Amino acid sequence: MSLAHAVLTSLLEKSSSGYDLARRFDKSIGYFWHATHQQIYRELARMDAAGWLESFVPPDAGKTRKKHYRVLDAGRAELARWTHEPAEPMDLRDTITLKLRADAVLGEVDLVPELRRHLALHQERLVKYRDIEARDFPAGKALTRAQAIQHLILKKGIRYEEAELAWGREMLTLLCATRSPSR
Amino acid sequence: MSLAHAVLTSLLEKSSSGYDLARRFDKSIGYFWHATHQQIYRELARMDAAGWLESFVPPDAGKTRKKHYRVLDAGRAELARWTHEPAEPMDLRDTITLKLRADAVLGEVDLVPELRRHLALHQERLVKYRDIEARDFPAGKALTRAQAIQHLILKKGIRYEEAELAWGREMLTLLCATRSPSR
DNA sequence: TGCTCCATGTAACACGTTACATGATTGC
DNA sequence: GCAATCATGTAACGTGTTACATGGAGCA
Repeated sequence: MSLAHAVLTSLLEKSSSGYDLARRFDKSIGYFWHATHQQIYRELARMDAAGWLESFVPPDAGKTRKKHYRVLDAGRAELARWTHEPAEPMDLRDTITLKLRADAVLGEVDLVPELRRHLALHQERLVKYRDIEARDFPAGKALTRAQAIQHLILKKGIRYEEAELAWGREMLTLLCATRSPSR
Repeated sequence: MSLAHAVLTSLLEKSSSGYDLARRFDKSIGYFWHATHQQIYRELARMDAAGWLESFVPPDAGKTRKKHYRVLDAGRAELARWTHEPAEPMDLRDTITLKLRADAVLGEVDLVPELRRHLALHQERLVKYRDIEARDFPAGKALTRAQAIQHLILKKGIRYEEAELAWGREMLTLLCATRSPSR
């Protein structure tokens, strides 16, 4: 049960509606922790019932069904409690790596196009992360403790994408160099 | 649906029993793609029913219930088909990163012990990967195409663990430097 | 005798995904 | 008027997790 804690964290960073949360989980936050809008609505309903947060109709709602959520003390307490729970490091579950293992064992199945697609996607993400970094953490700016942590988290994402790109290019070189001549 | 393909790949690498598979998914392979024995038995039963693999009682079974699995042509075909299906790159879903975001937004909750635990676990994995590398890919050894791919996959794991350690140490330094004096 | 490991499974439940539904607002 | 976007949800299904069950083999 960690989606709840991801939602709590995200709401504490910026209290908002389920819809807005869902959109954030589909882009910026979503690169670190993905969730669909159905999961988020379900989780919000549960946490509302549990008294971890409260919902209210925001002043700018007009005639829409828009609901706004705010974390309550019980929610903060639960989040703090959870941070001290020991957790296992995640497994990678990387599809492209699994496909390459399949290629190795099946004999050449031509993963070059799929690998290129992945490189392009990682390149795209890297650009986005660097844009966020340039915007939120310009060089020389003094940072609070919280901002310093957030910057280091973003840097983790940047380095991860850089590593993926470097590794993917090496793998691409290997695949092309050992390509059977018939193709 | 990718656990099926992970199992197929693993069985092609070495055809074996459900139990042995489960143990492999709990250690070496498991670092890249984790699964419990219940998942594996369920998946094996499904694939058996689908005609992707066959089960038989191995000669060394004795009086045990041991079953051995071998991938059939239909299974190979399915695996090859799947490798060409476009797939999204995985999201990280990294618990320690989420906890650090929670720390940033809640104010200091003291994640130093949990972070140290993670560093120790990543260090342990790194040692294991390097041992496997030294054993299976000694320097200067000529490699087949399949072995070269497998080596590069292992290197990905090694670099990932190295990056996790380096990042974790930076974060630890930051947390300690900004620790409130009361603690 | 009792303990651990081998070996396979069932059942219940939690979590994630896909498809569908509803209705209001905004922009062309 | 129509399409896209805002905004929230239900339902069905598939995958992953946890708990429990069964029974043989090896060993102290």
